[in-house]
Amino acid sequence: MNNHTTLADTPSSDAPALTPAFSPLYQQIKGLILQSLQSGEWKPGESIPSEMELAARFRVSQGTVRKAIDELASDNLLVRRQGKGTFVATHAEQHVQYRFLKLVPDQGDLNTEGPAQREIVDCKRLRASAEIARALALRAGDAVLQVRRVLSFAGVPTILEDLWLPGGPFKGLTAERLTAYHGPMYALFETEFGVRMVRAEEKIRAVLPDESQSQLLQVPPSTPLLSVERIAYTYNNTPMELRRGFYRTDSHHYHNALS
Amino acid sequence: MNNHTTLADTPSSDAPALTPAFSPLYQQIKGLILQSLQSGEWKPGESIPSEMELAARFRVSQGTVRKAIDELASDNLLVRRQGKGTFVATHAEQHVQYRFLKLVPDQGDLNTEGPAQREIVDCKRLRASAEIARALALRAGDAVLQVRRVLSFAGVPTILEDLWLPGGPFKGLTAERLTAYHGPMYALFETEFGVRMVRAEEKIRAVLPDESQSQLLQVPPSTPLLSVERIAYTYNNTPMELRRGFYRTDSHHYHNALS
DNA sequence: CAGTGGTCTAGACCACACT
DNA sequence: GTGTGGTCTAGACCACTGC
Repeated sequence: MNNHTTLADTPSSDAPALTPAFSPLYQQIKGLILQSLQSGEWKPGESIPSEMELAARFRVSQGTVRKAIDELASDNLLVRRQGKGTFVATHAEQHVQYRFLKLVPDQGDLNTEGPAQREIVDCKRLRASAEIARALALRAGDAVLQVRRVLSFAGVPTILEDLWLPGGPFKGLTAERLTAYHGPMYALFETEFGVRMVRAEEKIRAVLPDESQSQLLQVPPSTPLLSVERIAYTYNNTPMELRRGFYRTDSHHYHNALS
Repeated sequence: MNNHTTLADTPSSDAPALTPAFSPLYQQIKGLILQSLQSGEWKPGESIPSEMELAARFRVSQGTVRKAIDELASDNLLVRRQGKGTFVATHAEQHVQYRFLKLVPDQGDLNTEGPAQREIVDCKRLRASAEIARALALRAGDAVLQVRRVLSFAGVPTILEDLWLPGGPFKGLTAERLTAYHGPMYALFETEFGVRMVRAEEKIRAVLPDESQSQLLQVPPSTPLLSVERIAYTYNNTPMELRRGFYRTDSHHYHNALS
């Protein structure tokens, strides 16, 4: 039962022996739970087995399962609810919608403004440029989906987004389905394509809009915009979306907490 | 020993009874440790007593102290080092310098570029405007220190910052001391004024520079800049600094990880 | 009431750093 | 070796949810 050293622990060989490769039990359990999440054994929004059940299944103590779940919860992959169970995190029906959108109104919050109006400007298939391919870990020339949309708050067009998705996982995505779906786009990706965005990285710059951008956002071409380039990842650090957002910041700002 | 309900637990009264005010033991321990940090019993960079010692001092088990320290570590107030001890976090001699600066070069990292060159452009005392006072939780007219400085990377002026500090805690801060000190500004605040910045919030916008800004950053007035307004807090959520940064993003970007 | 996650304890042992 | 944090266990009890 104290078998801390499962696989991957080669005590001595002619390997460089740089990484001792010691991995605590709870990390291994974490990996096993992750596999189950990835394989779809438990779907977004559903509850996973209780700590006791998992402890029995993996032949470890409840405390070890607990620590594994703790980490997955702090990674926002699971959500604990006392008295009810532990649930697979989802972008849908999450009390905090728009988990990855950090643009907020200067006064009030997103709820004050009511829901955003969304308009799909464009949605087409094309072949990945070298740049897009690199970002999505594809080969240049692979099929990708390109979407352009505008988000408006209180009737004011505020966000213009271009996004690129790998053609394979998102086969069948059309402008119609995007338009028909009400709710966060990442929720649609979950339910319709089984793609769960788990984390993302953003690179932010200040830019001036080109002609089409200034038209769609209804601002003069001299209006500086926030350029937000995001790469969103599923499990295994697999990039699944490249998104270039252009935010008007005349009555909104990008909010970030540092600690 | 099982006295979970210390103070603040009024089981029944004519109070609204909205918050049951149940606070687990480890939270109370966390509060006690926080008090010791705040009072300066353990100074930045020093080690705090071992878990066993703290457990004895507070009359709880090691596991309870452990959980309290865990939270303080994940809040970046403490740093654990296996085999050595637990240390009070500091902005100085931290392997990651510039903990709150999220501007990074498009290629490489801050180490590639070497250290930033710093120039204090201005440093003067004045009376707080209503706006500054509100941000720093002061009264309008209270004494504040205003500093303007420029950071250059590889000889290129990249960051222009205006910052405002409450006059009381920072009595004695001068341009000379700022210039003489080598290391992060927040490290100087720690060692010279006993002010430890613990967290911060930033509001980011895209703006065009005014004349003085474009001159100091050596860019044409039509160059969009990232405007980063930061309020930094010490313990108890006390704001201790308002900082308005203007970042050139032609060869750098603001990096943010979402999860 | 039973079932879930949440807290607390006590003890054993492991990995790491210093001496 | 000694002392530190890190892991793992087993068991008891508390708080919350829903039947």
